[in-house]
Amino acid sequence: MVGTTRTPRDRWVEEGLHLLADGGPDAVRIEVLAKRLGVTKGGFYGFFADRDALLRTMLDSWERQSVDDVIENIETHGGDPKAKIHLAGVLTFSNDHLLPIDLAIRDWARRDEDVAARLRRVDNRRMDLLREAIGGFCSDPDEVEARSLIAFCVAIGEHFLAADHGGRPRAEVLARAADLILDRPGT
Amino acid sequence: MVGTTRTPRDRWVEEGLHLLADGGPDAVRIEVLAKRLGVTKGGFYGFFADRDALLRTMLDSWERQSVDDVIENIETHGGDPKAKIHLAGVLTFSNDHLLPIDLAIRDWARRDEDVAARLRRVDNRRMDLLREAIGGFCSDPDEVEARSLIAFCVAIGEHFLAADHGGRPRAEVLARAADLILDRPGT
DNA sequence: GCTCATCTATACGGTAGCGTACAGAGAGAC
DNA sequence: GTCTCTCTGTACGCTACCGTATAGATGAGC
Repeated sequence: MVGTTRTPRDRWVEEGLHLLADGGPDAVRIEVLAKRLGVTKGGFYGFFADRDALLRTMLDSWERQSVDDVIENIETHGGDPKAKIHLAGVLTFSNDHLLPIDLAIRDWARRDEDVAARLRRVDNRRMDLLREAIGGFCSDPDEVEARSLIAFCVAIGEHFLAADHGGRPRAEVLARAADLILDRPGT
Repeated sequence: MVGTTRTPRDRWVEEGLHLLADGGPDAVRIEVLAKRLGVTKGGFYGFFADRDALLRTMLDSWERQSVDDVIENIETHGGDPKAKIHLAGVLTFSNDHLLPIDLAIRDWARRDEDVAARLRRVDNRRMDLLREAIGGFCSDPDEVEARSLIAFCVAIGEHFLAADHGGRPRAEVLARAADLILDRPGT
């Protein structure tokens, strides 16, 4: 190949996701990005038509990382239903890299229809995992749906909640909550 | 009094909260605000030192509306525990005015320590309501805490979730979820 | 060491927004 | 009708950022 890519396209995307995680979509500024990468914005417009094209590419990258990669990982490492839920949770909601991006995109989706559509695709695939796992110990499909929704809402909502728990660590309360949702025998 | 206030301080705050709800804190622009109010920014700096002062005042206003007003309302209209939870939920999370502001502030709190502190105050008072209500039918304090957390997370998380439910309307799944969290007898 | 595609720095014009300054309009009070 | 205080419009300098243009640096391949 001719001419080594000194600041390849992926670096812009990667660092863009970092800015998104830290400050939301409005914080993804091309000149800020360039400064972080130690260059000027000169090369940017060789890869992307404009700022919007970068944002779209960032969303593509996030979608791939947070669905395909995670699901592939789970299918490979298998395990019983509860272990799968736990693994999926760890891979996405305990991932220091993906989690803040995920949360930023959730807020973004509230005001951008295209982002909302992508989030719907991602969430539907995650809900499929939950349904499958919870269906393993609960036979009423309506209850499976309700428990799946609860589990997902807790996994996300936890990060948008600032309350304390009377001295208990949050992790402890969450563990108890997981027992209530995932352990009780269904109908 | 001399000189009627044509665009009083409160109008700036109110419209600012509107912009916050629609586009997050970055969307609260003084000149945009002025245009919405049908004036120029001339008068703004008579009420506020700068944009930051407006944001702080907006948060004050939100805090008052979403805690004091709501709690006062609940204390007045009383009812049994489940009715109280429902009322509190309706007053905050089904309020077309307050809900989008609430959600925007939750995202904002992730990156601003001052906002996070305010949100903690608000959420702690809401959790108190939940604990009190759930404590009415569940005696184990750890389980009360877990159920309260779940209820709160669902109330919030629901709005950050894009998944479908296999043809069921979201409201239906939520109703079933509420039954699971708020009806099961505790230990 | 030459070639050439690729990346980089620089410079430009344009827009949006901040905060300041100041002159003037409007409506009560009298 | 006059006074006075409050709000309003306008203009200014400043910064941040966008997207474009272009000349130059760089390194792989030969």
